[in-house]
Amino acid sequence: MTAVSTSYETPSREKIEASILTAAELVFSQHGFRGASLQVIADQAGLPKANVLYYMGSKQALYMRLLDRMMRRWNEVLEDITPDSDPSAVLSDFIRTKMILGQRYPAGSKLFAAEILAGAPFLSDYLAGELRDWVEARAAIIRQWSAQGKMDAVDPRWLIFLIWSATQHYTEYSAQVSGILGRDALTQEDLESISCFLEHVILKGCGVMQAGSGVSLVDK
Amino acid sequence: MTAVSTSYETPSREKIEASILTAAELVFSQHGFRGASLQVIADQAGLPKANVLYYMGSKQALYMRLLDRMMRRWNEVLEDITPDSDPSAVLSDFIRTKMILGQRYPAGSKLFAAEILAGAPFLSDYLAGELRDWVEARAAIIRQWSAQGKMDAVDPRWLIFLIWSATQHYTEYSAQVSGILGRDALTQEDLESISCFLEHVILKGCGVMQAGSGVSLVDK
DNA sequence: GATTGTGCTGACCGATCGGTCAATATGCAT
DNA sequence: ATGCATATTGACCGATCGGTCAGCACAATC
Repeated sequence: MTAVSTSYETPSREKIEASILTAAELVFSQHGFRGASLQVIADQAGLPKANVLYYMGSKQALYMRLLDRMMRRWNEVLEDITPDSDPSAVLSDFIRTKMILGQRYPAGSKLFAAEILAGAPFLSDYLAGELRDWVEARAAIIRQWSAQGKMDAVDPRWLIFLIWSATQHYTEYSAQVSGILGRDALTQEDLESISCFLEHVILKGCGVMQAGSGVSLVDK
Repeated sequence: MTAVSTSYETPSREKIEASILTAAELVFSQHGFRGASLQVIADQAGLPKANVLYYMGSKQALYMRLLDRMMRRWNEVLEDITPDSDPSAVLSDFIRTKMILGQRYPAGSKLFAAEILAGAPFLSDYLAGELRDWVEARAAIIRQWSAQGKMDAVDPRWLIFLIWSATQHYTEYSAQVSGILGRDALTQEDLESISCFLEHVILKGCGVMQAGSGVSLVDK
């Protein structure tokens, strides 16, 4: 019923591509570009190997497509930041958003990490170009915050790296974290506890003035 | 002259093994266990592939030997910690020692990271055993510090993870850091600047009382 | 019903994988 | 010189690698 012209049995092209991308993201994230094999990816996706190549062209094209997708996912973060923004709110949001992104895309995050570990052979241009500009722009704003006395005069690049590393750790080192905590995975309570901890330490550690407390107590 | 019984041309067994381990550590650190090939390792070491297998037995034995060596290097850290220790000194030392270890053994650190990324297939026992005990013992002491009012009541496990991630970042993500900073490698000044930043943010963020200031000003 | 275009895949290619082994070279005590 | 242990390595093995391709299935068009 409700049969339109598209066939019922055959999944659409989008669905097949999505299943390949999901499978490939998992395998690449565990073994890196060289360590992953198309046969394993195809098995994971439940397709013949030749079919994977039919849709994706080559191993490298598949890999680069995954990298590109992951980088676009991250581009949503920390876009609306100005010298007039409240550092407390921005940094809190930055920390929590990064934690959520890591939980939402664990395989993609690990894929990115493996690429960097290998020396970023496919991403060196992006790192030295787009991402560098992104960091420099945010760093300039953070420096203005410091100059305005809104926070300590810390090096903003180290601060950005700190938030990146501290949040990504729980995604990329999930095997280590799980082993040490003695659980299979982090619970929702763990994630909330970690987010609060990072917020507390980083904001307090950078001397960030809490809006609505301390210096300016305008009102509610 | 000064010719003892050992031959001059032929390197000793130790030197050959060391050159294999160094080469293997580099290749494994970039491509992980599956992505690394014995041929590439042998080329890197300047030896025939069969010779590598003669000395190391198998790819897996070589890999596990490197993992074991790296874990023993880390065991030197944070050994002398008691409830009576000064949190400020201990945490500072922890941060700086970790930064130095990462710089001293970049390949080994990345090798470890790749193993964790792959899901720690060779290290799950170690993580859930030795390392977990190590963390729990330190966590218990840090909790006592909090109870004594020496620092904020933060979750000590999250604090340990924070220091791990923040310091390891500059080793394992060196490709990203270099790309963003626009340098080939971190300078000595960078490392000192980063260490001071992390010390500042983490100690202040955890409310650690500086010995010799604030509450107790006994003397020098 | 013949033609055409797209989706699909088993079979295959040369290269490379980890690992074995026989043959040779070398060092040293006798 | 002889014998023995150790060191070395080219050649080779079956398996797997990324990738190609011919051919089949099938729905739409004429």
